[in-house]
Amino acid sequence: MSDERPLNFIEQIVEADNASGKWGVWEQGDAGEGEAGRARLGRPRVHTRFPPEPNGYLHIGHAKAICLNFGLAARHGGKFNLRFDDTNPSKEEQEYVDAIKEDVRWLGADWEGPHGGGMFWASDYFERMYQFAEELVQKGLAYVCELPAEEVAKRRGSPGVPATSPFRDRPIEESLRLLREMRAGKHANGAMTLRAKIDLASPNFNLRDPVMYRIVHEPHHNTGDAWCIYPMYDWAHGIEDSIEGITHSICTLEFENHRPLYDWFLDAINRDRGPGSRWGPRVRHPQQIEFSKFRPTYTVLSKRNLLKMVQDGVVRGWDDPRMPTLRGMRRRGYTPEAIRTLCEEIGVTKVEGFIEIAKIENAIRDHLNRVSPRRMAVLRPLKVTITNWPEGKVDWVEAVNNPEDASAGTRKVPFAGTLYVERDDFMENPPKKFFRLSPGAEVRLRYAYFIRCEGVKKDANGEVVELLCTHDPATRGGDAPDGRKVKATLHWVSAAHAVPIEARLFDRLFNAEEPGKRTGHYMDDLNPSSLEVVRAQGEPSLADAAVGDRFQFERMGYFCVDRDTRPGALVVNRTVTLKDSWAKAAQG
RNA sequence: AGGGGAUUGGUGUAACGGUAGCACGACUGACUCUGGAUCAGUUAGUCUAGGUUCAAAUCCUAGAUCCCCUGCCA
Repeated sequence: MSDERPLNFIEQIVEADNASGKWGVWEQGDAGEGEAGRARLGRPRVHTRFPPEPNGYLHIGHAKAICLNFGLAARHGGKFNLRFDDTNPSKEEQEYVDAIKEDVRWLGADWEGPHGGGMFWASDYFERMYQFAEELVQKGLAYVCELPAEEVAKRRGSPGVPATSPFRDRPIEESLRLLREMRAGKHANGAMTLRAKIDLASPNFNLRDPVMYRIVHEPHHNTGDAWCIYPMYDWAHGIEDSIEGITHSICTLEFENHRPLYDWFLDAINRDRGPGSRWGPRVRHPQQIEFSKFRPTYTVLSKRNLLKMVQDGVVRGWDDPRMPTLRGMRRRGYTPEAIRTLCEEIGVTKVEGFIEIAKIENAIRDHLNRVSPRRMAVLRPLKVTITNWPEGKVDWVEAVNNPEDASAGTRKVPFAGTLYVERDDFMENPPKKFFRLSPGAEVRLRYAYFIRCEGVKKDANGEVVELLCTHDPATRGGDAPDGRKVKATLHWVSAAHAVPIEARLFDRLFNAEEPGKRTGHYMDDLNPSSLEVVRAQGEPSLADAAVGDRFQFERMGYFCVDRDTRPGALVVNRTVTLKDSWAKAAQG
């Protein structure tokens, strides 16, 4: 565990709460079953949740929230809930529910495991929310307003100018009757709303008598046609947290202005509640805490923008490996471990900044370097003929599977008279410090032989199409008995044994750190060449690679076998390149 | 104009009145059968101006800049 890491401000709050006993301790019946439940008994309660609205796919920004909430529960022996905030039937779909569950589980936030509190729906609480609403009406804290939406907007007021509603002081009985009629379906969409009676003059517009219920005659993916009024976020969310016993209700910065509302609603419910009260006992009042979102450079994250990219065909779908969605990143080859580490490393604060792509790439490289089996594959093949190689001879040389992990073992790779090497590894007129192949130069072919370039063949256009090289038989295995050194080691593939591979090479989707910053239109910053597909050639062991397998193609980067793979037609995605100090030097 | 937040190297993040540290990046060098990895090192920071204090990133005052807020979205 990373106990060395300093606590972020939310962890500090949790620690302080645990020390003060603010949320009590886990008790029998609350702690849960099994070993985890017994371990929880008597410990301070820490109960978090991830509350997505099922109206889109999860992206890297959500990963931060998931890791934060789940991590908090896990580290303190508490619980983590997955809760679908399905309060708006006109935007939400079952399709997203399944996708979200899959992604959350993939990330490792198991709501059913030892730290899981379970899976819930906001719609599970619709009846209770409604009862609370009637209670608020009866307490004189809410009223039915018959202003049409446009009229409410007009009467919203401005800083310094209060809002107005002619229905604010209507009799309680009238509001109650109308609320019941609303529920019974006697009124059309938009005819009226239930509003909280808070403060029409508040400088915080969220407090200017916010809508609690609106009429929506539309079937709900969970409750069907049981309801035609649906609760607004601010009214619903605190109740959901309260019912589930959430202790720390963590959300992003834009909800900071809503916190007074979160508190007001729970306080309103609790007004006059307590022992002997006609309303019943007090309800729990969790603490809302806000943190800043994960904002990577060179991408967009909003649902609307991502959706448009899918619809416009800019990408090939929600799981396009260039997408910042969790399914996109998964298809690209990102590991949940790397994403979790990344979320740990970027920290949790209220500062709105950018996370550099380099930081994200570092996380995945670091993990993949440790676990990925190495293979040789030539992305842009250039034919090499070993002129002094015995006709028909095949030499199987031994290659290390992972220099970072001795237990990964070795494998045999065939070497023969016709090979492919990387086109970029040859230059006819090399600049200084180019250590690779050029006329007269000697290099090592990894795990095999030293070869020397003795000549080139060109096509009609003058382009080099083949290298004629000699090998030194004494260097088999890659070392020269006479002690002479070479400055470069190249990857290679035997042409006769090569497995054809479609390799998809990705670049960032946008050319600007903050897409749309300059022109206001993020599509203006689209990178036209974010995808390059090449016909690569791989070593024969790649023939039985399965979808999802990850490899490091030596010197080229980390690759993941794509689901488009068919028998005999391997397709791989480049997750990320290796760091390449030569490419940098050659550029600059 | 009103309300709510934020401000520490290029980026992210610590330091909670007492040595401004860590990570990513960049740059050197060493090593290397991946120009990868690894190792060693360098670079560079407290938004501004006052004040309190033996001592201020931290406390006080004033200002600057940026973000959020006038959906029957979440």
